[in-house]
Amino acid sequence: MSDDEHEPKPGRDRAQVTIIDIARMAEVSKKTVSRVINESPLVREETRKKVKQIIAETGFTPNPQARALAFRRSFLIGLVYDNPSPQYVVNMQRGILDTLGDTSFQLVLRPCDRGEDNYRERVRSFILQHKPHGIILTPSVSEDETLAEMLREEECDYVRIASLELDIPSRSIRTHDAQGAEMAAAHLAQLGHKRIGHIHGPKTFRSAHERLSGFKRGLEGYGLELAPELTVEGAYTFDSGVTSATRLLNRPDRPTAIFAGNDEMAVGVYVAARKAGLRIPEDLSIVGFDDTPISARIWPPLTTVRSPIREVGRAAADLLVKRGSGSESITEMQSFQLELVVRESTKSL
Amino acid sequence: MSDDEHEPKPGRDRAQVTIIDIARMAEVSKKTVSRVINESPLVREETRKKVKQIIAETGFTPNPQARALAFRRSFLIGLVYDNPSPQYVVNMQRGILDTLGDTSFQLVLRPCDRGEDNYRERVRSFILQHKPHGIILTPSVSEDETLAEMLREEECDYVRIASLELDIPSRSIRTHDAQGAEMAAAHLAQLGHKRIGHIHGPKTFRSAHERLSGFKRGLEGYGLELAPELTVEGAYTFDSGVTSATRLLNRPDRPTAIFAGNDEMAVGVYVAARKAGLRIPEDLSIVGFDDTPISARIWPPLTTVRSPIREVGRAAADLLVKRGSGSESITEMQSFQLELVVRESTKSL
DNA sequence: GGTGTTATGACACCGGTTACCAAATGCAGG
DNA sequence: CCTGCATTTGGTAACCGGTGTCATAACACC
Repeated sequence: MSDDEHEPKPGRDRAQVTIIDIARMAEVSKKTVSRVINESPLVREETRKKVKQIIAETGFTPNPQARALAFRRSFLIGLVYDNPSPQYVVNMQRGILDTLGDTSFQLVLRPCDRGEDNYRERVRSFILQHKPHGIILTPSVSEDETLAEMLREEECDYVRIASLELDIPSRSIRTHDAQGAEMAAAHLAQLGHKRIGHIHGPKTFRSAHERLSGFKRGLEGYGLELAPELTVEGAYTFDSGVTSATRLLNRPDRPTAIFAGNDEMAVGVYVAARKAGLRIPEDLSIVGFDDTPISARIWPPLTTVRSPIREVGRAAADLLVKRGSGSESITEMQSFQLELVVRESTKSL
Repeated sequence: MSDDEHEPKPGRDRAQVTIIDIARMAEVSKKTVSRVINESPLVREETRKKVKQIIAETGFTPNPQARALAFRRSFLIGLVYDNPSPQYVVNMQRGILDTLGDTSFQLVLRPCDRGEDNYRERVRSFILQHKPHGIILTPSVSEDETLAEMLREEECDYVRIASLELDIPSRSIRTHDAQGAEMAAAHLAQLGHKRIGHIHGPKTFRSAHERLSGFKRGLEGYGLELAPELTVEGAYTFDSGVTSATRLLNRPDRPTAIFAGNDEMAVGVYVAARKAGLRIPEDLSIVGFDDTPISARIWPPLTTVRSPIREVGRAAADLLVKRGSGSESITEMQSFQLELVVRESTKSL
């Protein structure tokens, strides 16, 4: 081993470029390269430029595993969700991936079932094992304060996605669900509907509360009230939509319009209406919530409230990736407006 | 620094249990513990038991980052997809996660667009950076032999999900698309339909070919033939379904049944039929493919071919996780049957 | 007792990071 | 102009928590 030159090992070992190679090429120490990578201010401008150029030339990217080990924190972003709607999940993923893009962060999925009570432990073991850079909590899971506290305890950064009116003390992305429901109410009231039914989501979902109260407020703005007997609880699922709507439509004083807490249930209302021999929208107007793809594909196309899920995902990931530049204790909050998409499932009386 | 004993740092540093602690407790070397963890046969049964017990008692889990660094391979499983159907993606994810479950493997998403030609480079850079344990390729991407070759070059383990008739030389999970289409044909033929239309997917998708040829074969089994003028190409999207179906239904000799290459397009056929004033299934029978959730939610519920996507995902992940037990060169193949789900969109003439 | 297995441990290493220290530089005061 | 002190900068070693290689101890067999 007299010659010091690095012998290009035959085949196989595609010389992984390391920080040491970069250091040698830039004629500095590996420590300096490390400083450049981590944007430390303790590097002379000239040196920094030189190193950056070599990095660009070689296409070097620091090994995430090694950094993760040294930092005691990986470059994974966990998405924790317990959401009955696959469409929601996909859009959220898309949004997050939009932001993560070509950064070295990776999105990992942590679906869970709030039903089983050890779900928090499973999230914890994920954190303990993988030390993710941060975690995104989607609605329903995001309302679990116990979980949030656990995350703080484990010193895991997180962003919560929740509806605007929920009073949570940490960084979050909000959607103004109540306002969306209010718009739905106004729309139906303006069309002249008086007897209006509402199928809301399960009481354990914060969004269900907000959509309900927003809707009620909206009606009141037009001097209408939401009759208790026309307000039923669904499960945010298609089947529950069918069942609940059937109940409403079988009443002698059946409503002329129904606002469903999400599209999934709204589609169930379609089926119940068909079975009851009612035409949409002539005999029954229907409004949904979420603007999932199905709402545009069904006949007639569904009037619904659009939630900018993808944008929300983008913003949430952004908060995590940019973390560290500001102080940890800041409880940032960013909120998104909803939008009423009027299609053909609603009609004036 | 005279005292050698590890001072339990005050608070904060929740003593991470390491392999060294385990070694000390079991009175063996860390290497032996490592052997136990990796199920090396070179450990005496007695020793193994002792170590395993200590591991169980302490709830120790080896640090994935450190292992990744030492192994030069991480515990990430990449899912590479370019699929127009979100439903497909979600089901696939579910299946994979079913298998990954509580193993220390994580699923990371690599959506891509085969359209842009640097998509292979983006996959490569993912591999180079993160050295995933393995990669799962879903249909369409899985047909890209160039990509597969690149993966082999980079020595990245992978499993391809593809239709049965595709001739690929590597490990794969197959779905018998042609057979599914054959069943759809048989079903329509048995109902007495003679003039049957088919909207197939884009020619760049292997599945489109197979579904087409299977369907043709199925009809021939009943002495029928697929009229070329009733065979049109769609894009596997809802809109293309509407357009293509409209074209078919405007013909003077319009078909009495249409087989769409996927559910997304089948739903488009519904809309075209409605606009043409046709009743389903009285005036037009419709069969789809994939059994996505929408097929059961639309009215009338769609007869379709069920593809066990979730099971496929499970199996694919299984192959990757279990890798290493067998020889690398084995080209395993596992195939799944499809199933015809008869609902209410088809009726005898 | 020599030989061949099998089980175990010492030690270097994976590719980064931090801690600590030495050297270089800048600047004010004598 | 030189000295002393604060401020940058870069080098070295140790470490993050595991794994590979290889030598050696323990043990069976002939």
